[in-house]
Amino acid sequence: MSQKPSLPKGTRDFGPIQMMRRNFIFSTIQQVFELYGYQPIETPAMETLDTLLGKYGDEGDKLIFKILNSGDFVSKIPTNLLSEAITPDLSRRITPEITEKALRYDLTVPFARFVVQHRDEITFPFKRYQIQPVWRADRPQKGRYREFYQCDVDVIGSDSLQNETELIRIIDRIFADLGIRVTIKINNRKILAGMAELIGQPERLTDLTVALDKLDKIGIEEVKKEWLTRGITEKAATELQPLLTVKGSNQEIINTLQTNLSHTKNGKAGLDELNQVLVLLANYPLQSTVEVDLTLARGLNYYTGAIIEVKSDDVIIGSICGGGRYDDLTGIFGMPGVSGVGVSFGADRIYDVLEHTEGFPGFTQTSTQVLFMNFGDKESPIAYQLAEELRNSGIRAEVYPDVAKLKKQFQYADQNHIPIVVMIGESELTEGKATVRNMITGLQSDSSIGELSANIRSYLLSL
RNA sequence: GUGGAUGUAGUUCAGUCGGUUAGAACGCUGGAUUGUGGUUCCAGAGGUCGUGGGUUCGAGUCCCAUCUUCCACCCCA
Repeated sequence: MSQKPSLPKGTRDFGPIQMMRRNFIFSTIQQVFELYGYQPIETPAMETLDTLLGKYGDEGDKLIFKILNSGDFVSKIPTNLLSEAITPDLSRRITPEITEKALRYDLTVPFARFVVQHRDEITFPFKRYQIQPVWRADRPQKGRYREFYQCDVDVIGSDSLQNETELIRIIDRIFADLGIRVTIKINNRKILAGMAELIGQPERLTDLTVALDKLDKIGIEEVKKEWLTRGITEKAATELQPLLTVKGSNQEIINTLQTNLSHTKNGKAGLDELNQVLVLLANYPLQSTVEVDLTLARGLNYYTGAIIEVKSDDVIIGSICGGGRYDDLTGIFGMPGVSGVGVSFGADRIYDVLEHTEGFPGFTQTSTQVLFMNFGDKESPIAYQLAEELRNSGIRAEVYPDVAKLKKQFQYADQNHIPIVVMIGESELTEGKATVRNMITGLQSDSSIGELSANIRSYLLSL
């Protein structure tokens, strides 16, 4: 081994234990999705660059992994570009010439593309789920990877606020099933638009929200400073401050906003929507806390209504689930007027949370239950035959593949937590019996070969 | 993308002021036990000190570059 192999930055291998744990997360999420009537789809790992560019803002575009064209792509670069001196933005300008595909950045935009392309095969409202990896050229950190799985649920083609309510119930049920305590934060983009309207700067909505999103982190004074640099007047900032620092119950926050914002068109609409979701939600007992959080802005610029984000109560990590309503996502692909709402679960961060809280169940039951020792060519055929017999009755069994020292075979059983070992050696063979060892207690007993299968079955039930 | 830390055996980590043969624990392999694991005892293997350059009589140790991981920004699942 002259050179140690390595992995690209921000990517990981998953061993057997990690995969059992990951599959536990995926199957829990998938089961709840299907319980609410969502249907699975998949899309390719790569999309054309045109599909992805411009959907996530300038910052997002930089984080898209682009795929180099095949063949002699350099010869296709226009000569006037090639002859230019190397300037800082040369690579940016030749990018469109050398790449036309990219790895998907999220599942929502490919879904929008899917809907537009398959509109004549889809019955609306369309409820789908999608569990696949996405890639971002971000700098890795804790809970931040360059390849990670998203688990998306969306319903597209329905304006009803019942969908928002249903998604929050799905979130609550999934985290209850996973045993994770969470707070579900909700807001509405229209309320934020109403604030921009209130201060007479509706065109500054993005500047308003980008800084506002950091409120709990940097405090109101720093937010106001950033607003100033982003072109929001000092007067406006002072006017907004009391609205954003309201403390109290969800209802108290909404009441305060109602007195201040209900005369703005967007503000009133947003408050009505938020209020109705909360009213609908009151019909169901929820395990999680649902909290109105006006600072919830989320960078993705396609949200138009509800904004949802989920945080772990026990582990400090970025959000583990997020989403919202986007009124016209398919519009950019030439299919206007279709409203969608959805959320995305971050499986890798959920894994990190469960690891911290030691919330994973034990997975010993998924491993082998019975191991047959291998004594040699004369003795092993009966072991293989009996193992197959056990498998036919649903018991996970295996035969040690090599004629190794018993010590080594026992170590294998021990390290793989196999609870029962069956030995059929020369002496057992002549007597027509098998020695059965309980690896937990160390006790051994004999069984006739004919009754072995039945004995092991009842034995396993007693463990 | 910006700034800061980090890297020594399979793993977690020692390694003094730059000095001769780089250590420990756990793990691994073999033996004590030729048909018995998890406990115990004994022995052994395993290192281009992330990589590449430089300073020096001499570099794991100092300098530069690069990569990895981690942290803070930016942004986000």
